Amino acid sequence: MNDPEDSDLSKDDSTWRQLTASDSVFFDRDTSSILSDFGWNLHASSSDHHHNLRFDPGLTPSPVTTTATPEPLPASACSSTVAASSVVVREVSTSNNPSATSSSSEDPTENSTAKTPETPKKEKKQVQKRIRQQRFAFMTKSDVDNLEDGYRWRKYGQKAVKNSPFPRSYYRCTNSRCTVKKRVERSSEDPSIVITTYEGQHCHQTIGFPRGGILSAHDPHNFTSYHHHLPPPLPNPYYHQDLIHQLHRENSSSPHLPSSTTEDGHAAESSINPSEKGLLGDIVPQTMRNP
DNA sequence: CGTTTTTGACCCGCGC
DNA sequence: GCGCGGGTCAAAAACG
Repeated sequence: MNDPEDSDLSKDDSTWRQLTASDSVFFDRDTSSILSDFGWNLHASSSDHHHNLRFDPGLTPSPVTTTATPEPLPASACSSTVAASSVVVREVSTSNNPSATSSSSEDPTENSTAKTPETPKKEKKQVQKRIRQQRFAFMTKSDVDNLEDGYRWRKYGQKAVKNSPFPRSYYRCTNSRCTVKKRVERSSEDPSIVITTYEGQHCHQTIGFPRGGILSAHDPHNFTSYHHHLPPPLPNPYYHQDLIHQLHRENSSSPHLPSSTTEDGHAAESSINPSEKGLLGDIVPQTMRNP
């Protein structure tokens, strides 16, 4: 009920599943792979943002994972601010198009779907149905609708959502080769919560710093963490995997998450050997650092 | 001037 | 078959 997504996802109740802590057993594997798969670089502009991760399982009995992940984006955020509990759900395959092979198939689809006055309906029919790619949603408590995630997005639509006073915005990755889309909407239940849904996988790396420094540059903490967690030369997946693992370790080892971390994001760090979990610790997975 | 946002119209899937 | 709601397109406006 209090779940803002319910309004939107409720209709997909069968596809969206709220994860529970009991499922955390999946965490190590799935969450990491989820993020890996997406190469997510999610990032909230504030360290005290709470993320509630979810996935649109669609067709898969998605593994459920519970984790603390205030900031999916910068590994730092995760390693240093493990406080908010989040839930992750993952959608594995495309839904209505069994033959859908990969993200690449979406482009043509969309193009063909585009209205072409000359295109006979027949042709349109031939076009495969809308392909739904992997979806990954998370809730963030934030004033800012558009959370910085390291990628550049172009807004291509906005729609009023039923049962919600807030409109839903549709974004597409500005990389012409990238078919990733995302939807952003505010929770009707709690306007302070932003629900972001990603669809598809990035076929490129992050752009590094967003132009204009959307990332609250006024906040030294954020700035630093963002800076050093964005893995410019690294494929996001790895870095996320690492951060997820870290999270899991912390999460599982201590039932009650370091409540002291959410606010300043320092506490967690203090518990980590700086020499071990320094910059590299946040960005590069241990395994990668050991040749 | 190139890029992004806005916004109304259109398309499509789904439930009734 | 029809209506509803979600998702996308594309022209125009706004922005840097």
